[in-house]
Amino acid sequence: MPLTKTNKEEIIQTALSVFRKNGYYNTSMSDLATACGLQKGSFYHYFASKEVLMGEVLKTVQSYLDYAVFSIAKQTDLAPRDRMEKMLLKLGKVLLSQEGGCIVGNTTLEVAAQNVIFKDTLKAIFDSWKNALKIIFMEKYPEGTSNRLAEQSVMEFEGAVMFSQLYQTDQYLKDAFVRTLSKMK
Amino acid sequence: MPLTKTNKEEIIQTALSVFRKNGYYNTSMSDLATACGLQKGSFYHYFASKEVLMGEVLKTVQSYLDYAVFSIAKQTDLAPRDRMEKMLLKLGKVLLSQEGGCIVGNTTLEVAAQNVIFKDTLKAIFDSWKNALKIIFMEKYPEGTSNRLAEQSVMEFEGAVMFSQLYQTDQYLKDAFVRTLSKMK
DNA sequence: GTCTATATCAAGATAGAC
DNA sequence: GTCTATCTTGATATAGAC
Repeated sequence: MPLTKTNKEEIIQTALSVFRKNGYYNTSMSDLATACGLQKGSFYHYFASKEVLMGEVLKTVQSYLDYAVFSIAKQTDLAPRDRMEKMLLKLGKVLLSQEGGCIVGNTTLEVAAQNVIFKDTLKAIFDSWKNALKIIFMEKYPEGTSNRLAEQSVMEFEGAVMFSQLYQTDQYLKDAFVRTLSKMK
Repeated sequence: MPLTKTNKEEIIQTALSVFRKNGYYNTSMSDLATACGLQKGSFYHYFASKEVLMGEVLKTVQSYLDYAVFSIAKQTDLAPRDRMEKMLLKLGKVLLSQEGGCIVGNTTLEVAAQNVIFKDTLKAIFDSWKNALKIIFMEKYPEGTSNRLAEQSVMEFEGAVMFSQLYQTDQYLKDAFVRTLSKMK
């Protein structure tokens, strides 16, 4: 039996998946502790509060997306269309292969509208997302057009994730990907 | 001083605006009672539980949208493009002129994904929404195309509402309306 | 129909033993 | 680092007086 059951990184990953599935307010510290195989009391050894934890979860999501997804937009060794496809496929894996849809969109609608705490991180994530798409679109379109196409794509994805959740099918999101990719044809 | 301070309809309207702004889980019965000018105890005279109340709120939203917005799609005295414009303007008033965005989308992401209770109503609302758009698109496009355009429009609206909320500007939603309307040009 | 008072429970959070 | 025990608060909900 090890002295240490878990660590911050592991907890953040577990918390991410619980928050994504159940939402912020509908997840209790007790839920999180259980999901991590800890007692509630032990949980506070790692995070001072639910708010602090969610803040770190969102920061982790931000780092991961920047590092593993949005960075693809700058891989100029790939043709623009291939870059777009690669990035969308990666994004799809992040958004599709897990229960609960998109933590960024979920949290935006649940918390950000009335609460300032997480707003900056959420905005920054969407800004990076938009910017990554814009970079690729600019290989084919002028800046203004690229910017609008990028914004449109992100909004379409979020709408599609919502529908995919509600109707329990990936089809809406897949279609949204195809539509975005077709703009690079 | 009147014996009766309020009534079910009034409470539903107030609850709608509180739920839209603060979300379902983040709204307490106490919040709702206060917003209605009632004591918590009095509130239960009208609704047995928060869940029942939210159910009725969503049903009311559904009725209102059917009656006041989606019905416009069938006003064949108007030219298709004018019908579309009229419907979108009305929808814009419903979605824009109030704090908290779209209660249908908010509730879908917050509650419907993990909870079956409100899912049927939310689905029915989105189905009617999609269908209203489809009816108008079919004046110009074949059925399959109309269906896809309608789905796309709804998803785009929801994405745009999310952005409008986060960035505190109506522009995203306005742009989405323009894009949809332009498909009827 | 509205009020005050209260029961019950779960949530966030802390203290201190091991 | 983890546990149990506990504090405090706020939430849902009910009872009964007016």
